[in-house]
Parts: sequence; structure tokens; C-alpha cells
Amino acid sequence: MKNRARNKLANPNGAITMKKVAAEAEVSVATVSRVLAGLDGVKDSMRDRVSQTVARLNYHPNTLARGLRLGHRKVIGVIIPDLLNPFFTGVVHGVEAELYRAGYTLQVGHSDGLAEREQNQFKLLRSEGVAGLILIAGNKPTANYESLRPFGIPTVAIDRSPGGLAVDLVCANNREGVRHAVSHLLSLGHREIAIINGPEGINVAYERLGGYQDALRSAGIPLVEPFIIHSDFRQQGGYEAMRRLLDLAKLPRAVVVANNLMTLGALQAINERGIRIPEDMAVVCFDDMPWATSLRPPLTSVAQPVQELGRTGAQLLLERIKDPKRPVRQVVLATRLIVRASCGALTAAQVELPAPPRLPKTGRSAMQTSSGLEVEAGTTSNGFCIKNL
Amino acid sequence: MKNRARNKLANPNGAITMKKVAAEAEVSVATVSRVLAGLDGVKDSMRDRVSQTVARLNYHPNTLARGLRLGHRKVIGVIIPDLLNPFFTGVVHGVEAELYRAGYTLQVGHSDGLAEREQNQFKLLRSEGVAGLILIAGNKPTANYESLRPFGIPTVAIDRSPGGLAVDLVCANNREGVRHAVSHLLSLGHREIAIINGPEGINVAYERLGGYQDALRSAGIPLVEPFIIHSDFRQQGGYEAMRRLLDLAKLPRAVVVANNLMTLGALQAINERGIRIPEDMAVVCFDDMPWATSLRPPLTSVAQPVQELGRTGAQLLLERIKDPKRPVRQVVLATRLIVRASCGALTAAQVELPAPPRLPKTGRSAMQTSSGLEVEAGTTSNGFCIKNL
DNA sequence: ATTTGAAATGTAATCGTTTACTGGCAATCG
DNA sequence: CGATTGCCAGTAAACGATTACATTTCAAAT
Repeated sequence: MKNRARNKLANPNGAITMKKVAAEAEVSVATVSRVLAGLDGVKDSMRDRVSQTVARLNYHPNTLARGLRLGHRKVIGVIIPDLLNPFFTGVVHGVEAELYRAGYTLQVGHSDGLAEREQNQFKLLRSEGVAGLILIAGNKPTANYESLRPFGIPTVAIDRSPGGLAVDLVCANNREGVRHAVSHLLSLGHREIAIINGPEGINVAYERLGGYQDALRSAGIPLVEPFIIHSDFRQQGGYEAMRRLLDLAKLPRAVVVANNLMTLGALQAINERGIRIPEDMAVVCFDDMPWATSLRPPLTSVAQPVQELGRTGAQLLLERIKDPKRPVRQVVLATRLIVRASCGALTAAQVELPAPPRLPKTGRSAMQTSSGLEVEAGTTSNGFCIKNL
Repeated sequence: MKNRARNKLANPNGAITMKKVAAEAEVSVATVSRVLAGLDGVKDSMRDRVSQTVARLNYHPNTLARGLRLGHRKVIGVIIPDLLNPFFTGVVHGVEAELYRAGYTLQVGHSDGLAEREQNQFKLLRSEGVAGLILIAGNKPTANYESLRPFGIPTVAIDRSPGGLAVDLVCANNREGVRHAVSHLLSLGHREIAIINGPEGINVAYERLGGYQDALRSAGIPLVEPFIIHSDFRQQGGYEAMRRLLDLAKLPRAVVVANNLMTLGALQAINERGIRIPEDMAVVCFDDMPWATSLRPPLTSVAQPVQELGRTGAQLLLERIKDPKRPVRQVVLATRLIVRASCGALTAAQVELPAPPRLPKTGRSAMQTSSGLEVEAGTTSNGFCIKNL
């Protein structure tokens, strides 16, 4: 490669630097810095002089220089598998809301669920000197998160547990959520209940399946192998899965779909076949989305506290940044079953109510480790389950 | 405030620096830098020695230091009004896809549509030394973008034109899109057509209204005042707007809803009243969303090229960064009318087709300036309309 | 008036890069 | 053979902040 054009100036637009402020106010840069940092030991006269000059010149500190000197800056990296999945962006929204208050900015990397891009984004963010990392891991259980460990960046995982990486985790109580949904179906008299689940090998799918099994088991209903389908958490996957279910000789009469996008696909397949909801097929969606109430009939769903996941993750991260040595924690947030009309629980009259009645939170719930093991844990005043690992 | 804890070290985890690599490889830092930058004028023997050491020590350059020295870095700021609106996140996805290829990361700020937060985010990003800015402006026409001008950061606006700021803009052909949708309704025999539009005073809403008026005018149908409702681009707003329409003495028989979220609200209202689509009310949604095909009946919609908006914006930004003095441009992308069943255009049999027939792109279309003035412009091979202003 | 010491301010090193400039060395030329 | 050239590698000065340390100031105490 030829030598590139030289003399690319830094600061081409002649931005106001601290030096200029200092010169203008006839003080030293140290004084300016001290005033800006709000340190004491500066005379009021000086302080005023500097403040006025700062305002007059419209000075804004260069956070790069600051970050270089300090070794960190007020930026949090976020790695997200899919910007098109409203669940993830909802989480990011929660993260943003919480971190903005603390003066942080978000640097977002999109992994596409690919382990390789995830690694790449991680390195990029590390180079950028982010103060912490929010990781929403992808679908691939193969990803080697262990290699991220030595980077030593404070990290919090949300929703999915990155295998082999001992970091703080915030997730919804997947098992309990699905258990609740299936119990609801059972209470309505359903017996042939199918589940369209996420990919095998990732913990959230495993846990959701666990909830399904729990509910059927305690009702004494045997599992029907073809009623359990593993798909990919995407719309097309949900569509295909539902078609497979509808092609079975013995049809299910109810289906729990394990995330929002797959539900859209499943509905598509159901509509194509002209099958009626809830008369022919009851549907529950794991994830409550804005469109749930716009469907006809409105969709019964298990609401994850989407933004709360993000907020809580952000809080944990801030605490970990403050104290990197604190013990690793998991926070499991309760889900909420929102009963609408897609399971036949409500009459047509009730359906027309603007705000459908909501069941109370699942509340106190069992703690699950990432291995799926159940551990009894206390519920905090916030309704969280917290466990120190 | 008391003096804070001193001696916070930079580089607390003893990260590998270029200096260490240089020492290890027994060369100067300049040589390491040259090798890493791929400059020529370095002997192969040296080059190899450095490369190996870099690999062995797993060195990653500190982009902060780099950015400080260079005055810019490979980070693009993105300001977005609402992370919960899938249209915006879709755009960001497109932006990300394009910029990732060019080695950039995204620093995302969320404005909530508030002019004040927008300003704030802008300042934050500027302090962070971003190389460029993608701005999706909020709903408030009051925002004072003029003050952003002197910051001199290469900027591209997407979707909405930030009033008073002469920057590159990428948007969909809103006027033509709505015109097309209304023409479609007219061709199906509809005459009482309402529109639930965005807030007054922002250009996209103005343009969409223009398309509505164009179509009715050329069909010789007079405007009916109460059929035109300005709302806020949000779900609740759409819900309320639709209720207002349904409370009219003389009901419309078709409605165009000017964005995705408002459509969800409108559908909710329609369902609550037990009104049938398309028999009692035809519905067209501006924005094609994943759930459009999952509704019963599937929704006819005007698809904006969401990701393409983002991609194109990113391209324009890269070009502007390369040449800050190039003339300001507007790129208007064609929309596409996707006919499904919500207007009664298709029979039930057709509706069941997996892939509904699609009308051709609107293709060659009139160029619109942000003032709503139409200007004839050429169509590029990409189907873009480009105009130098 | 001088000493003392705390308080206020300034000086300069530092963070990790990039790159203009300098100098060493070998090849080429008159 | 000395001068000129071109190639390589190294030295050191930025970039814009923070902050340890040095210096000045100034009031109170001797």
C-alpha cells in the first residue's frame, strides 16, 4: 500500500480545548480541570471566571482524551443478536433508559446471533475502552465465551446465559412462565397441547420446555413426542413448525409458541389453513407484544418484563463497575400471564373490554440456575429473585 | 464536593500496548505502528517479526488513543426517537449492516422524540468524537437543528427532514406511497376514505397527506374534513383516532393509517367494535411489518424499504465523511404497495397463497423536496431518485 | 518582622497512538 | 573516491485531558 496522505490534522475544525479556555480565562489548565470536576480548593473568584469562560466559548470536554487518561469512559457496550426482534430492542430500551440517567452512552454491536461476529464486536468494544458490557447472547451454544473472560470488562448477560461465562445474569422466569401458560390451557380443558420451542442447546429454550413438561406432568398427561417442536425463534421457523403440527394425523388443539416472532409465523400458518382461533386451536404466545391486542382474537400471552430486564441489567452492571469483586448474581424476574381471547377463556363480550382483566403476577417463584436446576430463593421487595452464586 | 479518590490508574489490567509489543519485538513503536497500518517502507523481516509478536501477545490497539491523535474514529453516532418502534430499529439495522462492513461501530442515542434530549445526545456524541452522525429526527417541529450546524459533524438525516438543517436526507416517497394506496382503494370502488395521519408540522406527515389529497383530487372526490385525523404516530393515538372515526355519523368505509404503530391501535378499535375487515372497513397500513401477514385478514400495506433507508443513509454518510464539501443531496426511495386481503382486493382463495402477488415497485417517481414541492428527477439504476440541492 | 503552614495555583508527566523529522547505511553516479 | 540519492528505522512531538508534585500566596502565629 502506498503511503497515505499525510498531515491529517487532529482537531480540524479548531474545536475549543481546555487549553484555550485556560488561556482565555488567564488561568492554568489544571484550574480549569478542577473547576469542571467540581473539586474544592479553588477560590470562588477563579471558579466564576472559569465557568463564565467555559460558557462563553461553549466548551465541551473531549471525552476521548479523558477516557485515555482515565482508562475508562462513560460508555457501555451492548451486544445484541437481532435488531429486528422487538424483544431485544425492548431490552435495549430499558438498558438505555437506566444508563442515560447515570450519564452513560450506549455503543451497540449487532451479532446476528453468530458467535464469530459476537467475538468481533466484543474485541471492538474492548478496543473502544467501554466501561462495561451488556451481553444478549446469540442462539449458538457453541460460542466460546470463556475467551471473553480475561478481557476483564464488567459484564452482565441478559435473557440468555452465555455458556461457561460466570457473569451476572438477568432473565425472566421462563420455566414458571410457560408452566403457568400451560396450566391455564389445562384449566380450560385442553389436553392436546403442543409447543413450538426455541433451538435445542440454549438455556431459555430448555427452561421453557421444562415449564411445559412440569405442567403436563403435574396434570398427569403424558408427553406426545410430535407435539414438541424445536425451531429457531424466527418467523419463518414458526411458520414451518406450525405447518408441521397441522400436518399431523392427530392434531393438537392448543399451542404454546415460545417467542414473539415464531408466533407471527405460526399465526400465518393457522390463517392459511382457515383454522379458527380459539375454537379449533388455542394459542398462547411467550412474549407480550404491541400487536397482541390488535389481533382478532386478541392473543393470550406470557409477558416478560422486557424493559425491566434491561433496567435491572443496567443496574447490576453499574454496581459491578463500582465493585468488580462482588459475587456473581442471577436475577430472575417474574413473568405475567395475560389472558385474552385466543384460548377461549373469555367470552366475546369480555373481549371487547378495552383493558382485559389481568391475572396477578406469578410472584414468588422458584429460582433456576442456568443448568436448569431449581433452587428455592427469597423474593425481594421488587418481586425479584436474587441469588448469589 | 470533597476531593475524590486519587491515583485511579489508567490501564488497570495492564493491557498490552504498542510499546510492549515494540519492546518484545525489539523494534521502535513507529515500526509497529507502520506494520499495523500496512504502510510500506518496512522490510519484510521486520514486518514478520512485528506481526508475530502482535499475534503472540494478542495485541489490540487502543482506539481511544488512536482517535485522540487522529481527531476522529471509526464510530458513527445514531440518534433515534424511539427504540420501541420497529420502523426505526429496522432503519438502524440497515445502517449497522452497511457500516459494519466499513469497520464502523454504532454509538446509539435515544431521543424519545424530545428536542432537548436530541440536543443532549448530539453534544454527547460530539464529545465522543464520532466520525459522523445518522439522525432520525423526532416529532417535534420545534427542535432547533440550526444550532447543530456549527458542530461540523458529517450528518445524514433519515426519514424525517430536520427543519432548518441543510444535510443529506434519505427518505421514502411518502407522497407517492400514500397516493398509490388511496388509488388502490379507489380502484376497488371505495369513496369514503379516511386517513389517520401523523402530527401536523412534520414533513413526512405533510407529504403523506399530500398523497392522499392527490389521489382523491384526481378522482374528483371532494375532501371530507372529519375523515382527516392528525395523531401522533403511536399505538394509543391510532386507537383514539380510529374511535373518533367510528363515532362519526357518516362512517368511512376505508382507512389509510400513516404508520405501523397507529395501525395497531386502529385495528384494536376496529376489533373492539366488531367491525369486519374488509367488508365493513378496508384498511391500508403505511409500513409493512412482520405482523402484517399474521393478521386475519392479512394487511394490505405500503412497504417502505426500511433497511434500504438505513443502508443508503450509511452510504451517503461514508461519502460525506470522505468529502465533506460535496453538495447536499436527497435520496428518495420508492415505496411498494403490497396488496393483501384487508381491502377486499383478493378472494379468500388467493389469500391463502403463501406469497401474495406483489405489485411492481412504484418505480420512476416524482422528486419531492422537503417543502413538498415536486421536482422531476431521474431514477438511478438502483431505483433511487437522487437530487443535488 | 519573620516564621509557619495551609490553601490556591501552576508545571509537567502521563495515557497510547500517529507521523514529521532525523540519521544511518548502502547503492549509484560523476 | 566523494557526493548524492533512496531506503529504513528510530526519536520525539503532538492529540486533550487528569493529577502528582512544585511553587506561590497569604494570613496567622511567633
